[in-house]
Amino acid sequence: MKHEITAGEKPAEEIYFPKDIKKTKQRVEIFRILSTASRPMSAAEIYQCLIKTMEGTNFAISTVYRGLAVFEEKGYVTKSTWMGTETYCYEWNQGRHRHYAVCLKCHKLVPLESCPFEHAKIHKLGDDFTVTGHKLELYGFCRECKGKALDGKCGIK
Amino acid sequence: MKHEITAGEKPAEEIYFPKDIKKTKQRVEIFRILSTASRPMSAAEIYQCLIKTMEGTNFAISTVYRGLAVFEEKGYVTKSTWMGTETYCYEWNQGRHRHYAVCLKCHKLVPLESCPFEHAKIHKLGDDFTVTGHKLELYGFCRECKGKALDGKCGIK
DNA sequence: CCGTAATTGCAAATGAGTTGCAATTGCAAT
DNA sequence: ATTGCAATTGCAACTCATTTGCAATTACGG
Repeated sequence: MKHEITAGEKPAEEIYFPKDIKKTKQRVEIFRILSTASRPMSAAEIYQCLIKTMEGTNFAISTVYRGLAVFEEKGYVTKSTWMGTETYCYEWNQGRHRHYAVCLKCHKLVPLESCPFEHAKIHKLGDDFTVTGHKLELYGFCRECKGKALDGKCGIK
Repeated sequence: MKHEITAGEKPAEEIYFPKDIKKTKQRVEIFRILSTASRPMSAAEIYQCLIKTMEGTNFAISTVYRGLAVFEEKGYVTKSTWMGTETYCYEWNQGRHRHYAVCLKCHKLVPLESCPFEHAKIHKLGDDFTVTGHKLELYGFCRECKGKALDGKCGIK
């Protein structure tokens, strides 16, 4: 299922449309947009891209939601929210999970290079809870917003 | 502002209505409910408590939202969402921040005893981002829901 | 007790996300 | 290639949490 690997090189791992999901042109577009996106996107953002790409074709936002739900159910997409926003964002799972720092002013997401829990043992909570995953979110201000952090609304005080 | 401390004892730290917020009977009730709650509550849950306590008085859910917004603005309340729910929950800030494990089935929140980052140094992100805080969320299944985890919808796969 | 600004209740609006349904499409079997 | 049928789609109407406009009420300093 992986691309052929040329010795000594580190090819971008190519991502194919999942074989266990029925292919439709709408889903293929959603897949294309999300799997090549460099950051999590909201359904509305994906829809906007879709409209541009598919000019002439009709497209419903509900199709986007339904498609994303299918991808999520099968584990190809992760859906989450971040501090300071009210809408869900969707991210194509590239093998390992990711964490972000989210700017409280402009809501930009800065990916963390590694997961601080990769080798930690917070997964022990006694018998009371079986941990299957975690979500970590740093927040603060990105370089551009720092300094003007006190102007206007920041989503948090 | 703190309660008198009797030697050798560990008194429950008493919480008073913030002096920098205008007192109204509605806000006092919201304060009372939230500051004595053992877990984050949604606006609707707070509203339900309010209705019970204040039988006879009229009460609007919008007042709850507005009150919570005031408390949050001044830093007395933290508002967040957890995986698998769509509504915000509000928590009275008792000095230090808290993290939770959230059950993907029943949505129960189990508080973590300590913050794994208390002494860690993930707060360094180079010059690109100034971290002011973080949010950690473990997810999985609580004791009661484990075992029946595969029945019905779990909010995640 | 009065005056005024802040707060409230109410009802209507918002906005993300969902759903029912009839029309369309994908695709496997012919 | 054509057919048949279940899955998917577009659409419009809906849900539900949260917000907002506004007139009436309340808190609180003078």
